[in-house]
Amino acid sequence: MIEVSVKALSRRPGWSNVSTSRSREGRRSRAERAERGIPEATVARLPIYLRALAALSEREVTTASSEELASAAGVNSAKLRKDLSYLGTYGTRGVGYDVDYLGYQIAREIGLTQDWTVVIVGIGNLGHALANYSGFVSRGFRVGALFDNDPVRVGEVIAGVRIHSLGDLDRVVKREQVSIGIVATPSTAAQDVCDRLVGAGVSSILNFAPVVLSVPPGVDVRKVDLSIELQILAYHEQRKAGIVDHAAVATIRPVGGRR
Amino acid sequence: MIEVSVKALSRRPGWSNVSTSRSREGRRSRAERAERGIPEATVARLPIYLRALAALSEREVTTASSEELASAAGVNSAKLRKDLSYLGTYGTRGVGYDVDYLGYQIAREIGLTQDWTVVIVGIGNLGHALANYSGFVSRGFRVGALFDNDPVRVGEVIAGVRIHSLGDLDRVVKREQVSIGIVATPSTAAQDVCDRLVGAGVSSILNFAPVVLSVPPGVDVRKVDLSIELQILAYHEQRKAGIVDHAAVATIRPVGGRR
DNA sequence: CCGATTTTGTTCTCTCGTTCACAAACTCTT
DNA sequence: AAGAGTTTGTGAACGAGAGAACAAAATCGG
Repeated sequence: MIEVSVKALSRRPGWSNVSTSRSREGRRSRAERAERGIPEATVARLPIYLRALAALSEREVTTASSEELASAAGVNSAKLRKDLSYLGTYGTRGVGYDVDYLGYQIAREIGLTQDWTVVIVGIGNLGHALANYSGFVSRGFRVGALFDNDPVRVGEVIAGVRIHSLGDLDRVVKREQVSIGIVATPSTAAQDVCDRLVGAGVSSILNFAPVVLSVPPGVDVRKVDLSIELQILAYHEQRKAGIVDHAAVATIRPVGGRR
Repeated sequence: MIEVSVKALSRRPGWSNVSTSRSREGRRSRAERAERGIPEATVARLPIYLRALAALSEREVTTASSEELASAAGVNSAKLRKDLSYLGTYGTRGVGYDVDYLGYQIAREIGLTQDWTVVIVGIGNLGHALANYSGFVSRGFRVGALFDNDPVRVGEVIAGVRIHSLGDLDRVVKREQVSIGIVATPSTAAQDVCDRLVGAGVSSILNFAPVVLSVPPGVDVRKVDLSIELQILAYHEQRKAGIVDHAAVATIRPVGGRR
């Protein structure tokens, strides 16, 4: 599916040219670009590029063009080149990008060259699945501790990590230098857990509970909501199906839906 | 946290005014707007509004202003009003929105007034969690069937739904009129599973596997990638921490990361 | 060393999304 | 009935992101 030019594969490019072109400096230095910050849309795509690069690296591909990379990542090549240009000039004109070098640069930009300790709060079905998810560990995220309300589960060990009681949260988070918290509790408990996490010093939260968390400024929250994703699909599915059923307006169903 | 005016609560607004203002018609009719389609960014927020409305309805709040709704949904009120204006004019100036009425209109627009049957493929930790997720059922999504590769698991029943073998996929999907498929397999199997789903007539896919799925035109894919969410948080966390460690560039780690 | 070829980095344009600000429409009070 | 007070719906300004297109920089073959 992904075509890699034979020329590129048969050659081991040095980086000297890249280095010189960097030392010559374009209009803005890499440091200056970083200061301005990378556009949010680009940040969201960098992990995808990283994954594509890792896949290529595993196949022992050493060089890839923007076209090849873009197709592997599912974006168009102009967008990919522009995204990468925010990080610096890591490609070589007429050649392409060195897979490992570019991969390292992206990893460093995202902050994956250091380790991050995360905690997961709420070890229900989802929390359990998250604790076992190998994708975290493989990207430099260490699960430092698990927390649950239920006294029966406290002490249990999942994927080598012990479940603590919520009362221990503050102490453990501070001891383990946790910076990212994952909330996988029922929605009723989510805000309280969030407050505890923030109180203990966590400044980034990944929220799986279907509620809007309010946090003080300086704290980042990202939300993953399975039900919302399905609803978005349903909207498009309905449009594909064609005509809207206007007659159905007569049968009103309460907002709460079925509980 | 959410203030609801006493005036609004003590009154039961009729919709006659809304109806008249709708029958008078603005520049574009509701049907014309729908034809043009609702902006993608707005579609993504409608389920959030719906959730906020459901919460208000449960507290027996009958009317809410754009300000109140917006704060419950975590957006600003101008954006909320503009979003709602794409659906039609369902509010009353000087009063606000009738909670149940607006809720129904949004639900209808998204397509939640009809039932959707989904199937989940890959019953590992995550698939198991998804099968048990009550958020689906409460919003009109019915889990029609589960599928897994592992012969040992076939026949097992989770949350009242039986696990089928992958060989049955085509038959069951066609029989149950499934329109949405959830892929929760390891990444190696994802594309194959996706192809089978599409082949059986599924035209919307929610993908949890960390790969870029390629699908024929007309098929929608949405991706939920836990690792990517964490990486985005890590980027911002790093920026908050302040200075980039330029010295660390010396110690190069391969792209593939730890496996 | 030179011209042909490849491919990046960047500029320009266009589209999409957000926010502001205010007229229009409604309620309430007197 | 009229004026004061609310709150919506939307036009207009602004900003961010996507894509096309191309000059600049590298390689390659002779």
